[in-house]
Amino acid sequence: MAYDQAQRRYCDSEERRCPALPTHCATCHARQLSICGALDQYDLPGFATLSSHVRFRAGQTICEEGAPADWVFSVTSGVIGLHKALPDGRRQTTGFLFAGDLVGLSSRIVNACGAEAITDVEACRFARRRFETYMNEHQEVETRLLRMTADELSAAHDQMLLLGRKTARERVASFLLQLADRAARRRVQANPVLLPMKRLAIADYLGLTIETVSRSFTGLARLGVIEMVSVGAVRIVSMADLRDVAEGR
Amino acid sequence: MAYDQAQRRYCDSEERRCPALPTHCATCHARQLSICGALDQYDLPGFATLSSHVRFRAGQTICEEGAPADWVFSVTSGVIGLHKALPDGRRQTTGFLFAGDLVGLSSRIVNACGAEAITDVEACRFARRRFETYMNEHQEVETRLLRMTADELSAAHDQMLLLGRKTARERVASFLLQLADRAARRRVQANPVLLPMKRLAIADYLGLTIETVSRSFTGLARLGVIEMVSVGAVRIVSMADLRDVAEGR
DNA sequence: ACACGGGATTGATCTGGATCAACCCGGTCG
DNA sequence: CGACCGGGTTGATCCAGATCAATCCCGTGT
Repeated sequence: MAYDQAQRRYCDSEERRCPALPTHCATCHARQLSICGALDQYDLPGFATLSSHVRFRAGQTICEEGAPADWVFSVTSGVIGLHKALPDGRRQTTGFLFAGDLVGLSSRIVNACGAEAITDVEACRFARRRFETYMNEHQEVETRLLRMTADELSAAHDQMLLLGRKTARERVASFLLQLADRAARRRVQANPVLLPMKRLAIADYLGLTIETVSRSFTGLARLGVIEMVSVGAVRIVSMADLRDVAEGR
Repeated sequence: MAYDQAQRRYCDSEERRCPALPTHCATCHARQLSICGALDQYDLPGFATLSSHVRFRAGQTICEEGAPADWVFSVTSGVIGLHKALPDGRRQTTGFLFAGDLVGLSSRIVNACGAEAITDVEACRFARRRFETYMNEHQEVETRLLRMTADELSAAHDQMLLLGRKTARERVASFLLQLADRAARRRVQANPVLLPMKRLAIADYLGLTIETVSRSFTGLARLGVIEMVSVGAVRIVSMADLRDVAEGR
């Protein structure tokens, strides 16, 4: 049995030889965060060939609510906002997606939500059909997808509590904690918390208006639990106090 | 090869002989609605032995938010309410579950939501560990579970739009449509819509108070889009008009 | 340097739904 | 039968956050 120096393991057949990764996968730092993390070096290249690498500019529409759900996207950098709207234009952002997150978890035939690039975005795009076929053949991917979907559902339940019962100040406090938490889990700067989205996007996410979001920030700052470093960065002075505010204690 | 008259198919080995179903499965009218619908008559008995049949009285707690997520329940009759709460007692109902629905989709280690019997309830209870093991061995069940979870997530997104942006009247109208829709899909009476839950449970679900729910019902009735048959039954006069109200048109 | 413009903040007022309170209605028990 | 009790409805008032309006702040282009 031949030992493959590059792969640091024994290869017993031609089939186990590991094909080259597409460059965007080889250098992708979102890989461990995403669904690809379920694949080993042998399965990953096959999976990678299903996808193409795409970019969006901040503000660009990625897909429209109600349109045929032809694609699944895996975010590799930047931030995407998902949203639903009413005919008269009222709009609710249902979630922000970061590197490692998937666009299209809640969609089946048509997109449950519209998606928009909040910052410049890079992503992998999969044809949904082929994505689903691959899943049927690779249960470990389906298992991972189920876990991600269940986590999203759990987060959605938290958000319902926020939208249904929390005050404006509690909402903003909770939002900052969410962002800090995500940043920590993705091992990037968590304090000061970076706010990549504009006030309008935050307001749409929290079921508030920009004015109320703004007032809540200054309110929290006056309370002394945060400090506004800039419009796009907030220092959390006391995590515990902020948590208390978020939970209405 | 022997043709089995009872099963209407050829049986080529002892192994394919179909063991007897537990009585509660044999007579279960939720079977096609639920995860069991993914199993054929040969796999179902094996799955069924994982579960025990349980009952709850209206008002009983089924599981507590934050407690270890040891069980998964599949509702076979009655209505269950899921909810999350804040320390000061504010409460948000995240969903109502009917026959065929699963309790525990969003939970991993601890319960994401508490669950409470809204009416008398019958359900199948599975040890989560064994449930997950079974899933790993039966991909068709996992696929079905993924689909159910994705649908729940989609419904959760709708509910975020409702909680974040709709007026009280729109919320109640949307709620009635949800119930009518569910009833129709479960092939039970959809008009008049039956309301198995009290006003408080509706209020907790819609992010309102009982008083506002009550006023919204009377408001919709005065508009002429519904008629209150009784406290627990609402006749939808015009589906289209009610839909317009729900969407703010 | 200056004008411009898009976003954020702050202030003044308004309002939908919460809160507080009274009353109603139907079922149950003494 | 009447008292009681747990919902549900209706009415009066209040207030958190929306709305409308002014100002600020800062990056950009001339």
